Amino acid sequence: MADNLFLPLGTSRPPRESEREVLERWRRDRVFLESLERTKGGKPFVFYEGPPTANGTPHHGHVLTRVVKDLFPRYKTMDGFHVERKAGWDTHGLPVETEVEKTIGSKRKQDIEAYGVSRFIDLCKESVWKYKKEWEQLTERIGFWLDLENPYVTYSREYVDSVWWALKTIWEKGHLKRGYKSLAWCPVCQTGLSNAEVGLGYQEVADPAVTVAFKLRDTENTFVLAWTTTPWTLPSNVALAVGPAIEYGLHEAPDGRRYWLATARAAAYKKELPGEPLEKKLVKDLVGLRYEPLYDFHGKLEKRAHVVVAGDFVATEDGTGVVHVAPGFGEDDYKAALANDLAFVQLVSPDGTFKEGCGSFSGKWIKDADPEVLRDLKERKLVFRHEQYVHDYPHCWRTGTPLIYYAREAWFVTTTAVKDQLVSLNRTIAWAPEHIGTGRFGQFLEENRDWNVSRERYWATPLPVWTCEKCGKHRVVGSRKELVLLGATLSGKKLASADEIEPHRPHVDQIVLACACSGRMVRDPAVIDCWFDSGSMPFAQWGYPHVPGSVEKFERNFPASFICEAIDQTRGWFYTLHAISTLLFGRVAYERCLVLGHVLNPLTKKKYSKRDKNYTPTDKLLDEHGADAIRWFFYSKMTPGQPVLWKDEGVKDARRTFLLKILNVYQFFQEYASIDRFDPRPGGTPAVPLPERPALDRWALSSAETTTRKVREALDSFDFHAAALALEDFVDAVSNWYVRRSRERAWSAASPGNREKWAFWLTLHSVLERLSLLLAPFVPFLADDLHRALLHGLGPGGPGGTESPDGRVQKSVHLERYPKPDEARVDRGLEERMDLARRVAALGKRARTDAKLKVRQPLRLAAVLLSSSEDEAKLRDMLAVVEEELNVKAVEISSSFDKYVTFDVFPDWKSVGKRLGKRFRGKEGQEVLNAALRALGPRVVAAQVRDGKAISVDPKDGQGALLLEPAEVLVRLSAQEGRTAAEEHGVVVVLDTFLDEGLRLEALAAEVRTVVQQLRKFRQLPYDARIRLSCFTESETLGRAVKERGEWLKEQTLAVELELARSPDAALAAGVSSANGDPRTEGDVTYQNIDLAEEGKLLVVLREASAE
RNA sequence: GGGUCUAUAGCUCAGUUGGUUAGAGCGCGUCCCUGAUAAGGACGAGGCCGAUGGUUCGAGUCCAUCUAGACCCA
Repeated sequence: MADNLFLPLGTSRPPRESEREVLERWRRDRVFLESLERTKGGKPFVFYEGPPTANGTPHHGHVLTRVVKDLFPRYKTMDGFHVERKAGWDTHGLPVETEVEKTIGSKRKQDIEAYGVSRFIDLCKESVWKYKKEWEQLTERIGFWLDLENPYVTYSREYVDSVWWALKTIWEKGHLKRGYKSLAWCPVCQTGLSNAEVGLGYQEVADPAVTVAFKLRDTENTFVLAWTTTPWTLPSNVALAVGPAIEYGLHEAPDGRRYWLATARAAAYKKELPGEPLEKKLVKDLVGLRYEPLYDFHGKLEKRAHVVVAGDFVATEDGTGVVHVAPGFGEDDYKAALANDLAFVQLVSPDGTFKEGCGSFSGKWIKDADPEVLRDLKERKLVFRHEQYVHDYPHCWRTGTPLIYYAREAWFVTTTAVKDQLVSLNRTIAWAPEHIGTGRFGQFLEENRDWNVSRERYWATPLPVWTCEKCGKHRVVGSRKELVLLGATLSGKKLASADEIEPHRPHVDQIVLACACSGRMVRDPAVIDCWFDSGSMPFAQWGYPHVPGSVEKFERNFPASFICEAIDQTRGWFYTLHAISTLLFGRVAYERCLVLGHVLNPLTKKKYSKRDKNYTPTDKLLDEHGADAIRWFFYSKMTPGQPVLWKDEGVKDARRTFLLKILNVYQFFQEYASIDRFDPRPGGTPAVPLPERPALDRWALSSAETTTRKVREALDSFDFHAAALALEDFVDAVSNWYVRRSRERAWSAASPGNREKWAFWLTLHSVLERLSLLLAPFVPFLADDLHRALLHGLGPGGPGGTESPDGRVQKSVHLERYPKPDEARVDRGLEERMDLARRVAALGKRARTDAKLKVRQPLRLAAVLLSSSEDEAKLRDMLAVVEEELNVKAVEISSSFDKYVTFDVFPDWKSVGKRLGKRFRGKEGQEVLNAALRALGPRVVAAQVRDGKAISVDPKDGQGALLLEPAEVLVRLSAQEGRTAAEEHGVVVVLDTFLDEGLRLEALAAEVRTVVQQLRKFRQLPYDARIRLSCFTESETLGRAVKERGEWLKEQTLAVELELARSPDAALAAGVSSANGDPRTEGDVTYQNIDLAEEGKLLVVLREASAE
């Protein structure tokens, strides 16, 4: 028989060490690859990895997403699915540029141009790999199995080709359009700023606030008042907007001029317009009125202009309730122009100066032009009021320049055209939590706007649009190869192969195509929104459709069965995947989306983010806690979609209360089962068939099956939290009930006939094996260790491995099959009975505490009173368990100890309410029936309920008596005042506290046993070492206890000899005379002289039996 | 300003289709156990279930409004 059938697993080793060993095993045995190999024939379960950018270090939040992303692929793999997990890197975009700009000291686009776009691009390309190692390390150490060897990289040529193909396809479907986009624009940098950047630069400034009078055309002497803080936009005005639900009044000024403004704003202009309005009008009467333009620099306009329109963005918080509309600048303005088919006028250049042809304003910086515009309008008596307006206004965070809102030409994907399809496809996606799909995401789709996919930047996928300088025709190119086929030239030289093309700026900017009109086609300098890249990954990760084999790969891996990211991706990746997939394929990109909340910093209660660099590096976190503890912390503490506070304490708890508990149970098994040379193999130690095992074992096995079912059900509905809670319950039951209740068996004699002992080891072994399998996707390191420790020592022919594909033990738990519940082993009734027994035991202990009777003192009787006969039947089978747990000689189910118990009876409103609720309204009404029932005498009613008789009650409310069915009455028992009974939810436990001499002696003997055990431990004896004992006491009672319980004591302490000596010296027999208090060892003798339970002193002397 | 979510014990969170006495873990206190022992167990204190109004015989649970927080968007 092998010595090490079961490998020891230390509980005190830092987890990073044991986890490193597991990682090494995985690497050595290529376990991940093998798990993929072995499931090749299985049904695919498609997972998409949302690509991170590796230009910043990962933080707590990335740990969370990686941990949850890993769980389901592992589970599905063990369930026989084939789960490819291709890593990906998001490499493009402004954040990358911004990081590089910091290193080269660039503050604006001109700086980049001066530095050299080509060099800049090279730096970007490098920068995205800056923290690749950190990300890969995190991925590996947290146990996230991901194919890092073959990742997709969004800047790769193949990837760009795919993105180009996508955009070209969208163009061919007519969904790529040119239009204007109003941006927060820095005239110095000549670039648009993201919202985040805008948020960085608010400053308080004083701007002119001017109320301008616009003269109506067809009415004498009548004006419309509009308010603006940007006078420089006035020359570009094309309309005035009024609000649809706003009332307007016509006021006459003292000078006889008449002005329209919102009645809600009239009070603000009391000074100039003191009187009541001459007339009031609603919007529909104003819309369509024409007015005279302030300026005519724009020349003749093709479209409508200088007309009153309606716009729902008009408010009456300030100004006049009329908004000056300049579509060349503001977002609302541009929308109003689109909606009303207005002309587009933009008399300012991107550098913030007036264009040529604007009279004296030409070439002027807009802010310098403000006073001149005002002076000019004032001279023409068109300024109604001029004030200073102090407000927070966004400034460029790099240059400090005030930002302007400025409409730029841009490319749009017209997602609004497929809105209905976006919405209806979304309804087929299974969201967790559900409300994201209908709420945050669904709402976003409902309010869908066209997607501006162009960016006037450098480091991103170049926009594959070439435009003819002569005829203005656009051509969208679908790949590098297509450029070659189209006869593209670079510096006048014809391109011969796609390999010559580096699909990034500035290289592609040099590529020229010939137009059919004989003109020269040059590339639109814009690049593509990097979100379009990541949203293209379902096909672009394979280089679809250009790379050979990519079509098959894509078709096999589309759509995703499952994706998972944090909630901020709702309008990011979740949206772009959905939009692109809908546009290209008319299908969803993912069937199920698990949305995680953010990890919040416990101090600030704000989410960790890359920008806030104050977080602990993830490798430090992993060193400190270990991956399993962090994983379990998230699974057990996080609800999907909800934020979770990171707590170091919480992670430590996860380790202590869950992982260490499991290891402790295993350690217990390992130590004692090894002593017994337990061997579960055929021909090993005696096997006990399941039906012959004690109820406790059958209960443990049944619970294992029930837990398996719960965990599977939870995982199948992607509810990792519920799965984790079920596992916590199970581990608690195994550790704090099953093992504890079985300890006596564990150290009973290991004789072949001791079937209870062998049944225990067999059961515990298989329960632990099952646990290792259930835990594998959750805490892959501990599960792997546990599985290995339990089974690998048994050799390939060993038992276990029941879940294995080939019936043999696998080299890693992750190559096993995920267990399916074996309903044949489930004994629902037994589980219910055990639940009840546990509750009764807890109550009995409470009664003991109240009576100050420690558990070591055996008692004669515990009586249990239950309020239902079903419960009585249940408990009847569990009396032995309760007896042992409570250390009582007998447990009696009784219904006749009235002196301990009082009854109370209630109508069961859950059933009665539906029938009689209307008759007994409100709390008072219910109380009427409660009182009437109680008045019959709780004891009588309880007896009737017990006998199944209906109860006649007269509530005396004038509506006569009524009958309550027994099922409609609840009987509640409570313990009467007293120290020996305890009650909870209708269960009462009463203890007989009378102690006869036998019971007292037993308790004393138990004390002696404890002393001996402590001595054994003090001497650090092996668990199975035999000893010889010698005792001396002057107490007659103690002496009797030792004598009468001698055999029991010897058995309990593994003593081959127990002598009650006549004198201390005789007991010691080594000449040691003074022995007091603490244990001591002298030579081969260990002894202690101790006060025992107020009975006097006892000297216990221990020698090793083998020492002779 | 709009949207989504959240609010239950000192802390972190459960709470099934509305039903009588709202639970767990941690922390705190008391005690037990002492061959899983640098573990383990029991008990206790601690709650107007964010506020107000409504629906209902009955609301932690459903509805409305409000307050506070998180996140997304403007």
